Amino acid sequence: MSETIPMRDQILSAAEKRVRAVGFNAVSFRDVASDVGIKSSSIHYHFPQKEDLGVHLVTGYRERFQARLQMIDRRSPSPREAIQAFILLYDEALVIGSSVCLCAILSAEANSLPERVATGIRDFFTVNVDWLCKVHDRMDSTAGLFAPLEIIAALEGAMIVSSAMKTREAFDAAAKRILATYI
Amino acid sequence: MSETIPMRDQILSAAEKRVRAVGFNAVSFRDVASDVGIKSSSIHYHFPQKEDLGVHLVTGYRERFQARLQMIDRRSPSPREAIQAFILLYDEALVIGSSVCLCAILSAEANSLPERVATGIRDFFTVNVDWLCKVHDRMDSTAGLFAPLEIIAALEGAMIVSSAMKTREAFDAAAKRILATYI
DNA sequence: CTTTATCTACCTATCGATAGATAGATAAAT
DNA sequence: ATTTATCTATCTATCGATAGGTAGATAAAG
Repeated sequence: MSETIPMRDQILSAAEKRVRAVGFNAVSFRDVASDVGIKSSSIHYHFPQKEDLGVHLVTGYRERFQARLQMIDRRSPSPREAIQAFILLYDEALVIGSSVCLCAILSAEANSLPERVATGIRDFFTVNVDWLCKVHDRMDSTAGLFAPLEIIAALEGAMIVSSAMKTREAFDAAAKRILATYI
Repeated sequence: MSETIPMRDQILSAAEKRVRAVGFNAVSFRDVASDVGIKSSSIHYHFPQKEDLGVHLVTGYRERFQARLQMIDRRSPSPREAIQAFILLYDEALVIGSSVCLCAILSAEANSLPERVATGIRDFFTVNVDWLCKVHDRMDSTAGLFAPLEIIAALEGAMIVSSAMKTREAFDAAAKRILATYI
């Protein structure tokens, strides 16, 4: 019994892949439609406007990320282990030369995105910041640590440069440096 | 006697402003043309294709950046002073919420850009890496320092996150941390 | 006369989006 | 059980807007 994946989910998944590769503005309904084997007009049935698609992409991404963060918490890791797992989440999103974290590319485009999409990006970052804050709260001292937003900026920048330069060098260096500050 | 700025330069300058705000894909010939008060078709006289405009934007940006780096060298700064000046160059490019380094936004879009533009971005980064290497060559020890590409990734990421989140927090943190590694 | 720089006018391709038709599933009414 | 109505998900066809790009006229400068 092979489960039939709902078209709506197929669309979201195809769109995310494309957006992560080339950005929101460079993706068209027709691109996504042909990926999943329907017509572009059918996408409007599920997502009336491109903005709606963008909003669902970014909120879905945030929710899945949030779930992964909770999974990390459930393992009751040390702060160092938590950060290590956090970095691994970003690492998974990086495919050199073709894909970065959805919110890395969207935040670079932020000023040309529909407002609700831009808001969704900030929400994603806020979730990350809050989680990192809670990790830091469990530490005796936060001296020398990267600030939460600083960690995110370092990882996002490392992803973008790694993808553009087609080498993991920048990402690996950032990951190592962040982790090194935890005892 | 007010100097008449050549139209070609006006076009480049207007285009750069727009690209830095919203990205390459989100900028049209008509946008740029209306900025400088001509018709979009006239831009094709100076830059036959959009790719040509992009190439000149990125090479011009690199050349000006390179010149600024040489100006820094002429002041014979200490490594720490050199890095400080380097960070200031990036700082100048950051206008919260509306503008980042041209190559920050272009590298995020890299996979959807004409090839010669993507190459130009890598050239820009290479110039930066080479210059940073020379600075590090003058140091007794490079232990603990950010690697050249790591510095660039940190600054680019900090710019993008700062612009998207509408706060300098990430950029200032990155600048401080990089500088702190120099004695 | 040629070159330079711009214009008007237009082209083709594509964009996001809408309208209307259709086929199949579901459900309620008779 | 049959009919009627509604819902779901897609299609075809088309819209107006805009994209990048081209052709040819024009006017000024050398």
